[in-house]
Amino acid sequence: MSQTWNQHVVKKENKALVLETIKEHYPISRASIAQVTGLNKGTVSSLVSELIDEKLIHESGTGKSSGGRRPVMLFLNESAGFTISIDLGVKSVLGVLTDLKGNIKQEKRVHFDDPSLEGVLMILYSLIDELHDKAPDSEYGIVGIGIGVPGVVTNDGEILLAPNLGWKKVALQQMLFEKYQVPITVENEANAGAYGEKVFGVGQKSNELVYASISIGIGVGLILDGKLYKGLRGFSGELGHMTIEKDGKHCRCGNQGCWELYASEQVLLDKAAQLGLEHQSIKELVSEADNGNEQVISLFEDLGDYIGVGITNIIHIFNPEQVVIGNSIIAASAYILPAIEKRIEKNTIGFNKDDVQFNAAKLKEHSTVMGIAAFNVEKFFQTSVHNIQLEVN
Amino acid sequence: MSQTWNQHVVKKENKALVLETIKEHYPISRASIAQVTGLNKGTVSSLVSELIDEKLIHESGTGKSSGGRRPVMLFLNESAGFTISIDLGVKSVLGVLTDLKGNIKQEKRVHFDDPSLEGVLMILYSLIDELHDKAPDSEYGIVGIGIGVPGVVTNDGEILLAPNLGWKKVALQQMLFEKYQVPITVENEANAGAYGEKVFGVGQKSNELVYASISIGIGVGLILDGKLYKGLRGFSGELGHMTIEKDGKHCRCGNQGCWELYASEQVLLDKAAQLGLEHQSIKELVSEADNGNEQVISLFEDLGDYIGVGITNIIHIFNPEQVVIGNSIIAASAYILPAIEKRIEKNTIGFNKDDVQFNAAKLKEHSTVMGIAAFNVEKFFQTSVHNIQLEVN
DNA sequence: TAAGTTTGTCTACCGAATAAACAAAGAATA
DNA sequence: TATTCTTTGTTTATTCGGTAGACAAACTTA
Repeated sequence: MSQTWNQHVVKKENKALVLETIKEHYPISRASIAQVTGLNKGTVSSLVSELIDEKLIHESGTGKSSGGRRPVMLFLNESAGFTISIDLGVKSVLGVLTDLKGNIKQEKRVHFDDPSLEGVLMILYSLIDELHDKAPDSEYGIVGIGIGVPGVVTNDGEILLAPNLGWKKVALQQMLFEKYQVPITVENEANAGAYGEKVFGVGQKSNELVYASISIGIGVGLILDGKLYKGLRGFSGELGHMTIEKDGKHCRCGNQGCWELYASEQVLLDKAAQLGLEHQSIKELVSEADNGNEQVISLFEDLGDYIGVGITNIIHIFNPEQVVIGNSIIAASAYILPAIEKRIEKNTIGFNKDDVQFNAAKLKEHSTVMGIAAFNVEKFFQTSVHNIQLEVN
Repeated sequence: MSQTWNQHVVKKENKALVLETIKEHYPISRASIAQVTGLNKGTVSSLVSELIDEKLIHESGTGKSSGGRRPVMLFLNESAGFTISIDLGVKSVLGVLTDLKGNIKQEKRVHFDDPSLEGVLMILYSLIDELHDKAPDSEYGIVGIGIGVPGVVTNDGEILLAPNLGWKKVALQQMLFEKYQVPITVENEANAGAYGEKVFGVGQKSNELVYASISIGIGVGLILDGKLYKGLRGFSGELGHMTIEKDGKHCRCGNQGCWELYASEQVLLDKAAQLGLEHQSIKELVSEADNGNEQVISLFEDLGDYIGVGITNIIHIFNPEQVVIGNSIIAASAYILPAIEKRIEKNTIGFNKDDVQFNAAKLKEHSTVMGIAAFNVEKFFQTSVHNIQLEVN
């Protein structure tokens, strides 16, 4: 059943609206907030004074007059709290400390060879502790810890399977909450990446955005109607296991002809090895291509073509405003993007093609970690406004 | 910018909530509504009396006592208005007159051979007029006219392309509004079918439902988060043109290896013709299979297998709660469903497979028309409550 | 210096939800 | 049958948040 509405809800929503307006437009005066939101000046004044009491915003100096009294400018108090946001990869962990605006205050990457749960947990804990210690003193302290994970994550933050780490059934969210007692987010890395590009990256103006994270495998994050879409249990976006060759190669997932068997970094590395370029990273292969190695350039083009087949499907399925490619593959953007675009141009239905933008991730290796930061910040502001509501009662 | 909240909005939302509760649970007393919604008894009484004044609901007799005063039962006034809802097919039009609960009061199917715009418009107009004339007298009269169309429809109800009718750029919504001056809905038939199954059919309990309309071509309607998902411009769900064979057959859409080139009714009919069974309808082929024609049974199984490939993709992409197969193909359910299920069972990833239900459309050839009826009714109740809100001001 | 403008606060008022009192109508029990 | 208890639905007083408009403060412009 839908919720009931009363004046408390009205106040909560309006307060969230004022806070949101300040977040988006600061520095901004009370008068401007009233104009932008449509709320009465008095209402804005009263809500603003509560937000100031709660240290979520602050006044700072006056703005320019436009023919009358000079406005008092309001600012988001972006240092009222900090988030610890982590991108757990297959070979390294990237951790950042951000403020409430998403500014990175500290950043650290730790490489590892042994992906065993015990070892990685040790690294995670010490990374979190280190970022925790480096956080400046603040009103609300660490407001959330979040991790993007290369695997299947349930809606309650349990990792069901992370194939490239060899993990199964790890209740990471619960473990972290018991240890740190702050709100925890555990999310699939592609979902987080999609949200990162939506909030901080190339998709800030798009409400319909599909983010394809292409690395060893392929995962896809869906922003539909401005929100992350997760499906019934959180397992949406398994487009890496979308069949693009009906009786194609057998995948370890049980399906045949999966997209990621033709269009992932792994394929590229395998094919390069066949050319005698063994144990090369994608960056080294890009150097090869830069040096004019036609065979490698051709590998990139083939890969781009296969990626384009999947992207074409995505455009047909979702009619998105934007398709974004992210993760390690973008190191080779210069070679694969033209091939992808060629395939899209040739194969996509005109109606769907006309409005879609195709881009590489703006945040590059920070897409996931910034998405996690966005989740953390969003959760904080939501519960923050909500709790104040409860105190009032 | 998000909307501002005040007491008028609160009242509107609560009134909608009360109406919705009556719609779902009638006959129901004021006291029960208060309990179900959490609203105060007095609030419910006041909102109910307004709804009675507006003839949207009515009292009718008393219910059983549970140890005290007998409750006055409230009913949705389902005859306060009627909808004209139409499914425009490639060879026939199905039109129904429904009340506000979705009960079919009149039904008529008109077959046609010439799909030219002029001819079909004539049929449409006379069908609408006939249903209009048969509508009983009521408070609100015809509250909406809607049409499901086998083609690409924009968010403003313009048909950009209906390949199997040979139509291009038909501003049908505008034309109908100018002629009838009531709210008009024009929607893709698969989208409408999805909504029909969601509201009246097999998907009433599912908020994440994918409906595959399989006929001459394939279209897909997406119910995500309980709502119809249409993408940026309304062109989502073109899964008929999802590549499942990378270098497969060329499609007239410009893409290659499209799902509908392997899994549609058209394919079945073509293959049957190669077996010497020319000019047979799908129902005749089912009879052949019933009579033990092994070749035809095998055709159905092959078709089911190909459909299953696409359904597997759908389950991986969306993690839906339910996948529903509809349109003319379900005449052959007995033969294709087992083959589809076999493919799903074999190829779908366990996490995604575990919770998904796979069904044939419950409403059969009425999925689309009932979806259109649901759109019509929903629009009426929305604008109804909203207008009353304006009058109060 | 005076008039006009913009900002932000304050006050009176309004409207909607709520709690509680109350009346109506029935059930249960002695 | 009379009394008490229950449930339903209405009415009344209260609370709370938003709004309009008055007002003072602070600035610009002429």
